[in-house]
Amino acid sequence: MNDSGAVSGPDFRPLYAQVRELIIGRMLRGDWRPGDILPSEGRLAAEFGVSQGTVRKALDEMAAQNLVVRRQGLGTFIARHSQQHALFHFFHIRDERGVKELPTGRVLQLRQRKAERAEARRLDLPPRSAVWAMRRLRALRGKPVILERIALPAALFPGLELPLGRDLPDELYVLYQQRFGITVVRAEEKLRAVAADALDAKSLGVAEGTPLLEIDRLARGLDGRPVEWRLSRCNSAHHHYYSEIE
Amino acid sequence: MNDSGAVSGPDFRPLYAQVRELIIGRMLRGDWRPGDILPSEGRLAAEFGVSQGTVRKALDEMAAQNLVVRRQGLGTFIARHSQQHALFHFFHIRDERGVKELPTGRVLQLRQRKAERAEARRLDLPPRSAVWAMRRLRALRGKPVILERIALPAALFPGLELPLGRDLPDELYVLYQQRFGITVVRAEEKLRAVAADALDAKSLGVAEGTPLLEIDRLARGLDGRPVEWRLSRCNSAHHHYYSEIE
DNA sequence: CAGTGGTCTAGACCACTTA
DNA sequence: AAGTGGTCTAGACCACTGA
Repeated sequence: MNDSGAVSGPDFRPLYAQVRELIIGRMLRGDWRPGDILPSEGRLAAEFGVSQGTVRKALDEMAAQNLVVRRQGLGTFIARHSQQHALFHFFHIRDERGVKELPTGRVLQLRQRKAERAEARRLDLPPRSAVWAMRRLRALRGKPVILERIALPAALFPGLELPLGRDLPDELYVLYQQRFGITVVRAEEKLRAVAADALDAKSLGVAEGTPLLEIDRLARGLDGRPVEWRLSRCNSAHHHYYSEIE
Repeated sequence: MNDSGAVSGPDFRPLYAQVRELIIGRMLRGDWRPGDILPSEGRLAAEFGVSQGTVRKALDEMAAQNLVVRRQGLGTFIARHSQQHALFHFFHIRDERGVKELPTGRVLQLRQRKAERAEARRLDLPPRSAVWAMRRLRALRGKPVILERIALPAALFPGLELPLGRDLPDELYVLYQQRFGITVVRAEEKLRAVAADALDAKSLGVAEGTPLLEIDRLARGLDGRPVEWRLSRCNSAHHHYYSEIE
């Protein structure tokens, strides 16, 4: 592997891409867990039999994807979803002035049942697999703004329990990671405008028919497999969804 | 500049960041225009008095931001908004199956007038500066789906003319670049759900009060200054806004 | 102080493109 | 064949961190 020509061998992927996969493989196996410090670049290079520059390129890429965090003078760490980070990254609702507020979440319902057809399809599960179905109401400045319907593959979240009916400054993704070892690394969202139905209206305190912003999010784990399907309906009267294009 | 210690001098920015700025400066001055090929890494390195690796790091960053396009065996080029690229990058509306369709645009109105207060504020212009005000209707598969209100600083678009009333597969950003040398490099979007007003309803062929997806976009040029403010109202009955979070 | 990542350099071979 | 970016290596000095 020291000879750069070896890259043209049976495996055509660049060395740094292979290094990256080796590291992710260890994360998936649980050898390295969120918050752990990695061996230094030099040690990793020696272990994998490549140069330090190659390890560096792999780690730089992973840092750009928020998989690891690098700190000069300290080391490289497996990224951990903090309240702050998860919020910054996955919560895109802001108020009129563009300020992000800390949302609270109140779980209204949580039960295990067989997946509906749409749920099985979106989560890439066999028909009628077991799923957790959750309903949650999120508030900003104490006012209910978002009603969420969440579906989770039950197999990934054994024994899931959550306190019902209390407003908590919870980020579910922190919980997924800490209690079940599942790290959400990316998500796809589809946004629509819809009219509030009776349940939306009651939960959010608006009139039936009020335009709401619907966010359909599929979240994926380290291995790219679906981890959560979340359908949110937001009262966008005093908030909006913020997105940057670069 | 050859001595790496020089970086600790009066200018604390890394060399590759300085190289990046030198290159962007030349793009802003018009020395290098969209589509132009840059000198090779080696030549740039010699010219700037740094190593090839440092130029490479600067160019790699710029490629990641779509400012340049690198092609192995060919060279590095100043990025050009093609119809395809602008669409892929800045048009986020998709149909129910997640497929992106080619939209057409019909300019309903285009005139120059004094900026309204909100326009001046968003575009960072002095009050009552001259702006172009445009109204445009965009269709997908021949059906009107998006009504846009667009404001442009008149100073940046002298003599702007557009054919009125015809459906054209136009990307305005391609036009901005080709006719006015203005390259849109990033944009900030705020999304809300709103009820269709009388004009929306008539233009989009929906009932008044129908929930519409409103997209408030501020586009910025190479130098980071606002270039366009666009307020779009979309019928999201058969389409959605797609966004990826990584 | 020793160890870490951050930056910079120099030089090698490779794959790809055009001519 | 010549020139380009893509990958990989080796080694240097820097700034930052914690003990």
